[in-house]
Amino acid sequence: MIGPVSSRRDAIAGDLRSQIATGRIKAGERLPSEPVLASRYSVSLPTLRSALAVLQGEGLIEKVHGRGNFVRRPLRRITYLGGARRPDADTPAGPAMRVIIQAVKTRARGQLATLMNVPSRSPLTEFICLAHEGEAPHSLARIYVPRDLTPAAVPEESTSRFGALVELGNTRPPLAEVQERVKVRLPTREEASILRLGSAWAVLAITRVITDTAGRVVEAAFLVFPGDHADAVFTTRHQSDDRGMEE
Amino acid sequence: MIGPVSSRRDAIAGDLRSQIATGRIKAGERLPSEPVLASRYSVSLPTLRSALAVLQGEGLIEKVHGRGNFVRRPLRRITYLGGARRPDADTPAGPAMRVIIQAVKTRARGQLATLMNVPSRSPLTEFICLAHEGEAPHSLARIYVPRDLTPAAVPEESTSRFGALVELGNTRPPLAEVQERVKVRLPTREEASILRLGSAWAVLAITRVITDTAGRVVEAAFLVFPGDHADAVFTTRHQSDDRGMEE
DNA sequence: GAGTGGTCTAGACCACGAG
DNA sequence: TCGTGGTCTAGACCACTCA
Repeated sequence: MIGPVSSRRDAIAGDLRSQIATGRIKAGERLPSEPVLASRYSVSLPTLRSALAVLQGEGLIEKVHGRGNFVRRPLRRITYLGGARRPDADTPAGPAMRVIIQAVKTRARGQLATLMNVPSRSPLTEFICLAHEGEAPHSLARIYVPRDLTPAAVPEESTSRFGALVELGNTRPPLAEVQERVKVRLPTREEASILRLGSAWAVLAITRVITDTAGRVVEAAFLVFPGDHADAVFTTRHQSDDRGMEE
Repeated sequence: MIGPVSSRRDAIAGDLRSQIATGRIKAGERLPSEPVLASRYSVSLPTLRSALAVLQGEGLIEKVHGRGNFVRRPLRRITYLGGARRPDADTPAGPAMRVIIQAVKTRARGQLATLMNVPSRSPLTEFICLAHEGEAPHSLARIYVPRDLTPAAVPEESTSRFGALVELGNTRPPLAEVQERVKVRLPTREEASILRLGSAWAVLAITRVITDTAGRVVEAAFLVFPGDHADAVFTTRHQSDDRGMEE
């Protein structure tokens, strides 16, 4: 580390962190105001605030302008199951997932056309999805499907499990290949506010491309999960020895 | 946004960001000193520093105590291939990967024993791996293999591709299943310094468990990649309709 | 209007790196 | 030793929330 072994900022952050961990300050509770904390720790306001910024960066507190600083409730861990497997046994006994879906007619262009391996201006349907789990925002998705493969009736708002999302691109067997690219990146301003993330907290971004047996891309999806409490799990099974080298 | 539409901090950060993007300030170059920049933008030093903190958070600059602030060179993107596939065609024509491996005899305990489904105190070999790609740190790994499956001779330092790492757990066919859990988390102090990440930059952490056809865990690995320039790709192939529901 | 956090200032002192 | 960034202070003013 730099500077003294433990700066006042780190000392204060550490003290508050342990108070939160031990439950001396409970989840959802408001911290004392910044001036009060500053005088309690005998530091100036900017120093105290920088300590709070550390905790905010760790996702332990949430700063709300005009109201105060709050201890964040521990969030239910989100597990994304890769390979387009149906997420049924996933997060059992959780609060119901609510998915808001908006369907828009659009056309392929630029990177998206390349990703889907279709000519520019090919007709697509874009599904913009926002999933909530109880009160907590769960995930964002932008899913693109060739127009001719789009189901005629699309529910505007479905109160279902996340499976609804997957099924949009999953009702047409047989699928040949699912490729998922996982990235870590900072959220856009919009993503940060929707997913209730500090703008310094990275998101887990998954680009999913599903191809059918004919080699046609039947879905491209951009999924965004709050990186502070989301995992993605991928399981690969090998029959005898099918470790393919073709790509 | 909070406060004014664009704070001085954001305005300065934006200006410097565009100067970096357009190449007016080149990669690797040192920025003018903080007092100089502060007076150039007519702000106080703390304000200017907070603008630099924004750019640091975005991975655009690197602050080096006592030397100055430097524009980070764009880093070669790292691609991790999931499913224990041999990463041969991976990052072609890159600088040679150098992997430093340290092997330690240890015993399973706690979470690790659970993950590997072995009794506590089972003998294991722990491989601590640090990969470099040219000068840039590439990844960290802690790999655990049951002692009786450990190759007799382990190179202390191998100048090879990352494949060396995978092959440690890959020389004993037939593998039945590879499960990879991808997480986003803040680096530990040690990881941040080794991977040369700001401690606010998240890492891509992969927990990999490889099982053989008998259901025995032959490898558990904890892999850490710098989140600012690492992807993980997982490809799932479906033969006819083998979307299994067992789990 | 009262209380909260957000931004900013001007200046001090300390720690690190290089000559 | 000198110039760099790192930490900290005491206080000002603004913006947001809620009664």
